[in-house]
Amino acid sequence: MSTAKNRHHHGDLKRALIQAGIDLLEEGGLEALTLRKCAARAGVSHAAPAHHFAGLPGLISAIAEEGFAIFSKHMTDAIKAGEQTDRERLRSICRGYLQFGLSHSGLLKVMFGEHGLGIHAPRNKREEADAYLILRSVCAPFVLDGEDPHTVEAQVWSLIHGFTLLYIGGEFGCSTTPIEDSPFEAVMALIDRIGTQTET
Amino acid sequence: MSTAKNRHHHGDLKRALIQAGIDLLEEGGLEALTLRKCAARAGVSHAAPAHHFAGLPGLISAIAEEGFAIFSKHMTDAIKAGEQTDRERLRSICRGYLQFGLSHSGLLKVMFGEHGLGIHAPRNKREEADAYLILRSVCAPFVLDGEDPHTVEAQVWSLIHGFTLLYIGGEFGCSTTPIEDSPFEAVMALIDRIGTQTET
DNA sequence: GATCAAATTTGACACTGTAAAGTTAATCTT
DNA sequence: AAGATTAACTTTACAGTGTCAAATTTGATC
Repeated sequence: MSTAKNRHHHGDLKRALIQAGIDLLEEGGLEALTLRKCAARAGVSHAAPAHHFAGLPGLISAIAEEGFAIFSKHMTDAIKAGEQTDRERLRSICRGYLQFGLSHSGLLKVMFGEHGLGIHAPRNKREEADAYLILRSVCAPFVLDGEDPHTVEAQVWSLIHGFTLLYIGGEFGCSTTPIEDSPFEAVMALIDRIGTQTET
Repeated sequence: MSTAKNRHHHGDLKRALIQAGIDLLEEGGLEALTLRKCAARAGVSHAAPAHHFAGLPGLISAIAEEGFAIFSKHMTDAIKAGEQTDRERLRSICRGYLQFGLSHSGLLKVMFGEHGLGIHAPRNKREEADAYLILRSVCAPFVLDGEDPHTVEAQVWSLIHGFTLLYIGGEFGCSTTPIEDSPFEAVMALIDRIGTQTET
């Protein structure tokens, strides 16, 4: 009696298909992601995936969900690294966001894409590592008195999400050497002003 | 002797194909955009587009280029509306950015997508209406002494681009009634702090 | 009017998603 | 334990897609 859920031929086909899909996605982008190729990589016939996902959109949704899990782990690690002040944690999460985008650009696009469900889709397991809750907790210390928490979240999220996508897309002069670049530092400088009093 | 470049059967097939592509894109998203459907809508055979574009990616690039032209006009109109202060112009361009995204979401995704070429691709005609130059000119008044102009541009662009994509994706509670909503106002409040002195 | 080149069509091929029917293997029932 | 049942997977088939090579049409040129 193994830990795998499926009993027949393949040990855990569903997971194997998701992993094959992620590999194809990161190797050749969304266009290379194909049900038949995933099936071939998993060693099953081309129609097998239909029994585990609702077509290609269904597989993409599952990949996106797995992507959010990886993303959440990435964020959690970025925050846990050493003792940090609230401000440092906010900076760390932004750096982690960009780094995730750089190393998993295909995954990030799928997560927020057409069939990606978005960040608020209910993930069955480990609610405490939910990506949105991480963002929320890191932003919380910078919510001013009487201010809506969503305000800070929207500011931080929009800034780092927009910068990451534009940076990945090469809009800031395609992938200049270090991350510590002027446009990123500009964004971080603005992040640093969030949660401070506006000058009169 | 007409103004059309093409001499044979169709008056201006290239433009007709691009327009058909934009229609398909906004009707059914990127998945509905197909060379054969574009050809059918333009009333030509399925292989005709190959003589005007480098395959589907080529058509998408052309659509993206047309999208940037529409985008630039949208921005220009937003700025020209009435006499505005520099600060009002900055707010207007951000509102225009979001409004364009709301009414042309498919086009916006293609413009910054895989085959979209991005905002810096050389557009042959009307350089003065280039989208990036518009952003640059609106941001210019808020560049502090000795500061890199790219700083302000990166801040403004990242903020409004990220917010627009997240808003379109329904991440802020899918399309709440008016644009003057709390998350958008939060972003605008941060925009209003750009170009002001940081408190000591 | 014959020639020529560009624009478009026709036909074909490989690849894709998808559905229906068939096959295998593990579980259940009695 | 033997047959029935069901889940996992395969096989087969079909419509739609991009793409290529070869006709074919069309407008212009000489």
